[in-house]
Amino acid sequence: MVTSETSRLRFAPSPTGYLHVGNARAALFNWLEARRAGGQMLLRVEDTDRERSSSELVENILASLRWLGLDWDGDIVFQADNLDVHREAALSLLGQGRAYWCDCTGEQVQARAKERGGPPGYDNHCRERGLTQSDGTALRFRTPDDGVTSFFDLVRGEVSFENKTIEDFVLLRSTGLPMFLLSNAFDDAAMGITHVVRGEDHVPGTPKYLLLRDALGLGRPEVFAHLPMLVNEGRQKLSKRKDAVSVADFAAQGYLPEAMVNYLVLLGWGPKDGIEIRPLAEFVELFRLEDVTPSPAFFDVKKLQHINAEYLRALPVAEFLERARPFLSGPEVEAVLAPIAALIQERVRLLTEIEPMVAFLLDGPLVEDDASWDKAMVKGKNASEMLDATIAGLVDLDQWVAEPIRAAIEVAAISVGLVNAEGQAQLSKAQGPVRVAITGRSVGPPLFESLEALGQTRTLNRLRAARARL
RNA sequence: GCCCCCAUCGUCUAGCGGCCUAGGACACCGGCCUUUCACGCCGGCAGCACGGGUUCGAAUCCCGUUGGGGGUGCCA
Repeated sequence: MVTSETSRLRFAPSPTGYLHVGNARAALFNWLEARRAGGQMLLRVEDTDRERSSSELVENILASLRWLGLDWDGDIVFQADNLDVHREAALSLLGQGRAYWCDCTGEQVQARAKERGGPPGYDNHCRERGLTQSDGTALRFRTPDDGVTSFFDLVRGEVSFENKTIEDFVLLRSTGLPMFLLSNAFDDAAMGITHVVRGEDHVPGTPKYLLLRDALGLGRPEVFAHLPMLVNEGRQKLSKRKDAVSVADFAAQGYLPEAMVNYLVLLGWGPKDGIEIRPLAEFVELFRLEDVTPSPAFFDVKKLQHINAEYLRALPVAEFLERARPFLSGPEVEAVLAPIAALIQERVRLLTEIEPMVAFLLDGPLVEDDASWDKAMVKGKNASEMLDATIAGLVDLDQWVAEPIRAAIEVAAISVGLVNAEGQAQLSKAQGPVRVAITGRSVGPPLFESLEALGQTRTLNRLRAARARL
């Protein structure tokens, strides 16, 4: 057994699915505590379910962890490598009378439970039958008939279970392969894990874990911390099947890893000073497992988006472009984005929103938004006059930069009567038809800078095309 | 059914017996700024599930009720 004076934590994902935000949060809380305490953050892949595990999923999980910036110490432990050791440990229990062979099938167990009308679950049917190993026999752990198993949980305090309510669970499947609880409990001990930090769904399994470790003479971890579940709108545990929660998907949607991590820290915990958006290093300083709240938290994409937008805006422009690049369809998009990147940066929440916002600067069919056209060109006042005046004002403009363009449009607005009581141009109204003619939409980056970026020829072409359509 | 857990604004949280007339953030609603949008600024709406205790004093401690969740696999 590994012994250590420093704390040792682990994230132990099962590669039976991609890494979802709930897993990521568990990994993060382990990581925060390990880094805060100067302990070890270990990674163990729980691949004892050969049927459902796959190397692609292992890769997905590792890639997501790397993307999040959650590093780990030492080599990754693959549980499948230790299966023989786990099996031997389980078999050693046989001699002590702490385990026995059982030949009941799942159907039989269920049928008997239904028949007696009692609670579902195993009824200790084979406990005293003295079966020997044969085809179809599974090894079950004999749980005590009395007494209490309890443990201290940093999040929930003292939690205890009456042993008589704990069923005789399976240690080895009839195929001889170890079950989760066996491998999990054994490897935690083997790796010298001091802090078991995982989801609340593991609470009911904890007494079994403890009973098993006691029987195996493996000692107990110092503390447990069962984190509150992450739930959906229906307040149900997040499900990979029903909820869109893959970390890789969030990455693909244009979320920044630092924003995702920052948001995740806030689920089930909060800094006392109320400052929610801050560098990871500060969270490492402030985070305490004992301050984690015990109640479930709703994963709110709206807030995630807000935090992402904050991080996006805080980026130096050069880095913003750097981060945007993988989300642009080609170098030509980057070329048109670069000059107005600062203007785009404060208008997007996701990296995937960038390209649609600069698409009007590219050649090709303009995306026409009917509602925008209707609003500016049909319902808006003086649209055709405004377009005519704008064309007239811009056609001979010598300096094609924002300020002279603004001045010309201002003159055009005044000429068609779009003025306020003081006779000043009402640019907010005047820019409507021009914007829609140029970009096809009623919202977008600042107009004059957009025209400058588009160039005189293309601006005039689009204005004339729109005018012709009226 | 049985076991376990949970309960502060719509949401995430601060609060750990007096500092609470319950604070912040997101969302939402007004307003300001303004070339649209966005940003920013100002303001608003909105919460201690309920009932009993304990205490001079309870969002904070205890009990119960109600409500919600998790587990109950030869999945992890």
